[in-house]
Amino acid sequence: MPSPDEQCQCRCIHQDRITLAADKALDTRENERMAALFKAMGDPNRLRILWALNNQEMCVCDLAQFIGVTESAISHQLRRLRQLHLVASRREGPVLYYRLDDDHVSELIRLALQHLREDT
Amino acid sequence: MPSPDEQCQCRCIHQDRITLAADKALDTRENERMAALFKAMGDPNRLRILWALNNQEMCVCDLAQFIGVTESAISHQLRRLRQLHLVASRREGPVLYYRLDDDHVSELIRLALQHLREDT
DNA sequence: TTATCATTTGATCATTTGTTCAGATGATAA
DNA sequence: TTATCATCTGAACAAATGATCAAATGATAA
Repeated sequence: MPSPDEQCQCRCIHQDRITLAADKALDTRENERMAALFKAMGDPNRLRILWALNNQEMCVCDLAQFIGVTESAISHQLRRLRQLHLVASRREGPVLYYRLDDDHVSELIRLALQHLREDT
Repeated sequence: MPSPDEQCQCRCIHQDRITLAADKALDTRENERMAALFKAMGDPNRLRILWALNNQEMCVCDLAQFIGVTESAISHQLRRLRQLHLVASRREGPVLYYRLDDDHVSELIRLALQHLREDT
């Protein structure tokens, strides 16, 4: 029996639920990778890029003109999206054509749109 | 025929693609709401919360203990998730029990996990 | 080689973000 | 009423973010 000094100071109510949550939790690494994925899609300009690439391949110049920011900004964003396997590129001479990397991206966008349009 | 001074200064290559992208683009409002949705899921701690609530209802105290931050921090995060209809709450006396608001959330997480585990 | 175009890189900076703290609010029971 | 617990709110601040600029890289053609 723990003395009063050693007792947990927290006010938490349901120790069993906390334990269950901890048991079923994603491991830190996977949790952070998933957060990075969602965060990458959570910027208005990056989302515009992904939405546009869902229809057609586009190069950095095109995207810069479309979004209304510098080509440098687009390049920075594309690097991030590439590292997360959200987009892939194909070179044709000096031009890099970007496209979505796989179907998950458009699926995620489709689901999110459903969520937005259904409630409220 | 425009004089050299009046010509477009941009280096963009495919005006047709830029036009198509602009035509099919989401309107600003919807684009920003979707970005806000993904951004909300793009923080490691908020994602832990959502993942935990996918299994069971939990109150603010529980989540604070589980995540390892103050109850205030959890409350701030839950407010944001509530505003986006990602979580909903149920009062039982002084305690608020939080749960996922609808199935889209767990679907989004499931898809993201698939993406992470498939490539690389 | 040189010149040009498309893209990338690194530095910089204003803005945004997530947390904590202190105090307020709201419900319950004595 | 008063006391207590669970939650919320707003201010403050360090850390992360997204954009721009300037310069570097890489491919192509003269």
